[in-house]
Amino acid sequence: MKPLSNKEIAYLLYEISVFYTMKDVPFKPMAYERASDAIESLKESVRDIYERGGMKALEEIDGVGKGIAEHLENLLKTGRLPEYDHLKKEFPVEVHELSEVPGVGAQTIKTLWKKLGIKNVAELEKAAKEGLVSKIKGFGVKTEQKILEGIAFMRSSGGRHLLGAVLPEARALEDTIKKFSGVEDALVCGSVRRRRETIGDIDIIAIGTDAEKIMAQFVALPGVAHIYGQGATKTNIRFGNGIDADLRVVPKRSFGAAVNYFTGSKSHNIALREIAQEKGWKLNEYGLFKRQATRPNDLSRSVGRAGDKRQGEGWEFVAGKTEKELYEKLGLSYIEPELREMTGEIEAAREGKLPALVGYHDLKGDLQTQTDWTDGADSIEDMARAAHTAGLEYIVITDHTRSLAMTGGADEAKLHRQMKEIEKLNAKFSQLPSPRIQLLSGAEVNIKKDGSLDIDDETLATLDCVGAAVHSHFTLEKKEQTERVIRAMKNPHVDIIFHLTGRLINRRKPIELDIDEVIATAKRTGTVLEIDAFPDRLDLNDEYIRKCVNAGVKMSIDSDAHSTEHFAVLEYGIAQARRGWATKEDIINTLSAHDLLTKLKKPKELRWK
DNA sequence: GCCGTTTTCGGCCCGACTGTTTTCAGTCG
Repeated sequence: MKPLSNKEIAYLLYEISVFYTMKDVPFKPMAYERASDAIESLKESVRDIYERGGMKALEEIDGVGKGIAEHLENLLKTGRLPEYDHLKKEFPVEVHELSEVPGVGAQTIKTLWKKLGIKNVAELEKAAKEGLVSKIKGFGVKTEQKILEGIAFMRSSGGRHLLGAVLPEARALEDTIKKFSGVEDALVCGSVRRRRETIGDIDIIAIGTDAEKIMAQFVALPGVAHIYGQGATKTNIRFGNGIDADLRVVPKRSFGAAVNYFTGSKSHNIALREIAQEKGWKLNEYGLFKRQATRPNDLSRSVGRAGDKRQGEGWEFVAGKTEKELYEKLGLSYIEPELREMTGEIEAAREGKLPALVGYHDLKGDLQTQTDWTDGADSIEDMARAAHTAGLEYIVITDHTRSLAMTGGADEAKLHRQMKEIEKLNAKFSQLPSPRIQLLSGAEVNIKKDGSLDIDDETLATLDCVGAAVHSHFTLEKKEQTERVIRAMKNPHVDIIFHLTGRLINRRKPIELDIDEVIATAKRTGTVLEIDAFPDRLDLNDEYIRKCVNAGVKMSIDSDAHSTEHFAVLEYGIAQARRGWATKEDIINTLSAHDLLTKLKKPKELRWK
């Protein structure tokens, strides 16, 4: 039996939470949901945690106490969760797919089950089309229509978009909104601002005085395909390209609080609110508030339709204009958006131990680029010029090697010819005022099934910088795959392992590796692990980067450029490195060409001491 | 069910929007 992943375990707990909501059991749903969230964001597998420290270690997981720890133990030992089975028997409904329909939550699922016996989306769609849903008390024609639209939308998009696809759109949208009449400032928040690998939707906060006028301009944008909701301060739309966007308008003094709230992550926000609460304060998207001395009770919960509430009645505004002052008032140092994932950033901020993250302008070189010598689109010279325009001082030319026949991979002779060409170009550039760019020779050497390389050591020794990568046999068993990669790392001429796991986000799974053993070998041999910045690779992921940082293993951030436009993707690699808590010192291509070459001339195992 | 600088009881993040119904429940982020 395949062991359950954290995601699957988290999902079971989430379903239990929904079941208890359906049963109207108080507080248990929240407890299960919190445990579910915590487990989903764990970096270590529940199984490993249990094997490492038993029940005690399980109970140390946020939101997991004695009860849920026992469930987990049961699940790990028997593969079953009696409480879940029991609840599922009572409500034999597909919570997973039903709750993915926008607008359908626990209470709706319960009502649909009780009144119409609906168990899944197909039955819901049928019932809605027959007009049965609108006949239920509390439901109407609009709700029924919304459910049908929700099902259609769910099918049309599904899944998350790559950061690389969304970020340019988000920036363009931000610029457009900044130019709206009545808008003073705007900022993209949400998972885009945290630079997650994949993005659900675009969240934008704007400061403005006439919110309704701003919303009217927003929904009138070209490309708007659907309006989910339009209110006085919050509007939610979908563009024709399948990307959803939320716009929220707030007063100027609340900009920082709103930006913080809508940047997330959700669990980070909850932690901040709890810190505020501990101090007897209140944190929401309008600011940080403390109770007014003369008004002991919270009067802000006045009745009336949403939007009529008078914010802050009985509460005194403490902070909210900037995020920095919010964190400061809460006794924390400022936390960069890329770190707000509840992986220890709150504790580090409290103790002033947050890392100085590698900056978006810190890269001086790019150690993986392909040219028209193999499967790249442009010449070495054009790539050099483009790299210079992108602000780089040097690039390594790393065309594919011979086993990759489909790319016209280079053999030893071709590599030697290319080295001559690089020399010639360097001589030419040194005569010109521009571009000031240095070319280094290299290769993306293929790691064969047994871990040997497809270029001889003599040739590798003459190259400035050698990367090796897996391009085949992606499905080897973990042990064999790990040994294969480790053998390549032990080659004294292999400076870097490119895109270690070979994953393609949403398309190809990562190869199976014992990551701790790989990282330990990288440390011992002085092999650098690359963060491939291409949007569908982002390989290493943030978790592995953090492991490298902690182990003192050096990394590079490379574009994997196959054309002159691709140097722009370096930004995504830097974002990924920041999400993995990497500093400038962890990334070797923040060094100058001279310093890097000096390092590369030393024996591998002594280089990074 | 979880949790503790009000720690073994008694709380549990917070607000906007929609639909449906006259004061609120449900969903979402």
